[in-house]
Amino acid sequence: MRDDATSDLRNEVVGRVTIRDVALEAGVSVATASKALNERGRMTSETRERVRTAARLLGFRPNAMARALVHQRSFTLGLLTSDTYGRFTLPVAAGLSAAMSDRGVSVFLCAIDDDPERARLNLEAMEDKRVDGLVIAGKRIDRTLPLNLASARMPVVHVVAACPPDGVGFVPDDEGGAFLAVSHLARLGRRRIAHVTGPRSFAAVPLREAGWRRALGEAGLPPFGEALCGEWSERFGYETGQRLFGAAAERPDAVFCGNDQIARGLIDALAQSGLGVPEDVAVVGFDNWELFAQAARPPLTTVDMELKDLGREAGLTLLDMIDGKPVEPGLRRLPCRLVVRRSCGGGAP
Amino acid sequence: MRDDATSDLRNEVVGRVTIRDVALEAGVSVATASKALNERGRMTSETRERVRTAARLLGFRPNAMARALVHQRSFTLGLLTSDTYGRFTLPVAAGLSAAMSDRGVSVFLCAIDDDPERARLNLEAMEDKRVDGLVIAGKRIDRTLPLNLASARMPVVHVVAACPPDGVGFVPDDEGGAFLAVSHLARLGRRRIAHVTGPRSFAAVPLREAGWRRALGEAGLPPFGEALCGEWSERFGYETGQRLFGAAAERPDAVFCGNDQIARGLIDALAQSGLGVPEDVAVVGFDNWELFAQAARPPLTTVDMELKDLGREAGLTLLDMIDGKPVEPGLRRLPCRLVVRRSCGGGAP
DNA sequence: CTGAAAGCGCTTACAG
DNA sequence: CTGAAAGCGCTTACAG
Repeated sequence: MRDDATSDLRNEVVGRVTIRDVALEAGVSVATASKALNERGRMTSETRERVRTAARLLGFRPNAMARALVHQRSFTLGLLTSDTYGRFTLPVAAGLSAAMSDRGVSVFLCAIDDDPERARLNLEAMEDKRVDGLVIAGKRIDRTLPLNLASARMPVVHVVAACPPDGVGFVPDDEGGAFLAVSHLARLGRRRIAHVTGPRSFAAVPLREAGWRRALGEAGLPPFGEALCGEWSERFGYETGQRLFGAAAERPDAVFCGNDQIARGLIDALAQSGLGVPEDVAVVGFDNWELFAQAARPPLTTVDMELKDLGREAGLTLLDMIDGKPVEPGLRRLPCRLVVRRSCGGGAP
Repeated sequence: MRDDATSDLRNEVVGRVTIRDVALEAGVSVATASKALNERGRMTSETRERVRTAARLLGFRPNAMARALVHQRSFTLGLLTSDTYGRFTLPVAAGLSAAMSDRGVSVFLCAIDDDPERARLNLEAMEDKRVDGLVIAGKRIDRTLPLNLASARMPVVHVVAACPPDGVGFVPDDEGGAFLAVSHLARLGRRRIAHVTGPRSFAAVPLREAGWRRALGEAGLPPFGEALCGEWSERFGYETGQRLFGAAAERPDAVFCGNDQIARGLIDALAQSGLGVPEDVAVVGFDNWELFAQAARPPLTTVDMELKDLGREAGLTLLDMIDGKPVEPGLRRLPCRLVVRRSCGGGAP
């Protein structure tokens, strides 16, 4: 029992050191301690040093909530996301979290599974916690979350989600990414470049198609047929591969796929048809979903949407808005990056 | 400019309603307003109702940081995770976040990429923000994060990560999950059940192997050779499949794979060898990583680690610890669930 | 240069 | 039943 009492006491004393303790230890007032620690106001460097030493000695860490109360700024953000599967959100969240923690701001994760009730609950929690701003992250550039932001009295940015006309949004440049991929294929000498992609109901689909067409146009090549739209699945890639290369008619010598799963399925179909990748057909994907792209045989050249960058940029812009800096409303389309692997030849690693 | 002034003013007035505003509106003191809103103390129901009405009218939301200051409790948790890829962490985080938000607690996401410096930074941020507790989430049950928790003056739980002997940890029951899978195969009449799995350096590997052996023992079956350890990759599954079924020697009639990627590769090898799944060989995976398991042909029976449950249970236990309830130290192995699909036959969906 | 006072928004004994 | 006062931990004018 003696032990218990002692450790309780110790917790009491050393557990939560306040600025009062520091002031006491340094023999100054709380006000002076505060100023010394925050490098404001003038004072003897001797006093300042004495306070610093006391703070270090006691392991003082200022209570962020108390500061927030006086500064009317919590250095805290809310991330509301509908993507529980996490394929898109996690890189966004990681990029955001890393960039923010470097600036002393922390981010609350709110997983709302497309559930309006949960969304409302979390939004209220964020308001109660007085976050300085909100980032709304989805998994499609053309869908809003089931969230009523109208009442939100704080800056908001959208990432990989639909964004109101007067809002600030960040999405990957799908058209540009597709252009990169297809230009690369053309540069490698491919002439009959097909496009196999997801459902047209996704806004990304016509955008990637447009990039495909523009790259072909600039290379002086005709599109190889129409874009073949289906599902975002390996199965659709596989079946389309069979159709595309099973027929005796003219075959593509390259396929730009709307995502990595389709590319993966298509490669499987090519293997079954005895066609070599990249010798006979070059294949490029979209997403750079590592475990798909790396596991493909051969490893897949694909477009990376740079989701971490998206998260970071969104966060930095949100910080600007919070600081009252002027920020243009509108959608930012951030550049994608082509990751060259072996599936398109050209001496790739 | 008039507009600007007006809206500024409005922001000032309506933007941040405080309990003072509510009290004023209701014609009572701040203390009474507080008690009315928190259902404490006795007072005329008329007064209470008046305060409530005022609060509703003004859209009052109490400032959680101010309350935290007086209650010495922030209703806030920190989630420190090293798994930026997110395959394991995101379900854990989603389960945690959902369970916590139902109880009014919010969770800070801290992505530390196995970077000790970033880890320290985030840990300090969590201390400064006075979170009530910490959940440490990794991607392997046998690895700690590069984190010095010794100085952390708050309750901590570990999820899918190594846990100090006196700590509280949550991991999936790998042995039990393997047992489920292999028992299922045995019940289906399979007699020669092999095990192809990842590197022995992962603690999960011997555990899953033990489950395989126990299930075989209970079914009165001998193990089919030794467990074949390699990598967690499709390629290893593919190559091992070729070796296992290429030889003319006795072949397994079922394979329990250490993860879904291995299973996927193995199924590909079987297809190439002209062997049918599940007719000739039943295959079971581990992870229930939807996009691998569903895309397999046929869809893969596999073990789900119930990571969301893990996140929820860890959070609830952490809440208990925060509330000072007695919590046994030690590792909890939470049950896995067998997800039956077509790859093992037996009339599965 | 240093400190007393007021205040950020809320709650909780304690008087009245 | 209701309110004045003190306090949670910090900061910021403002005096001295």
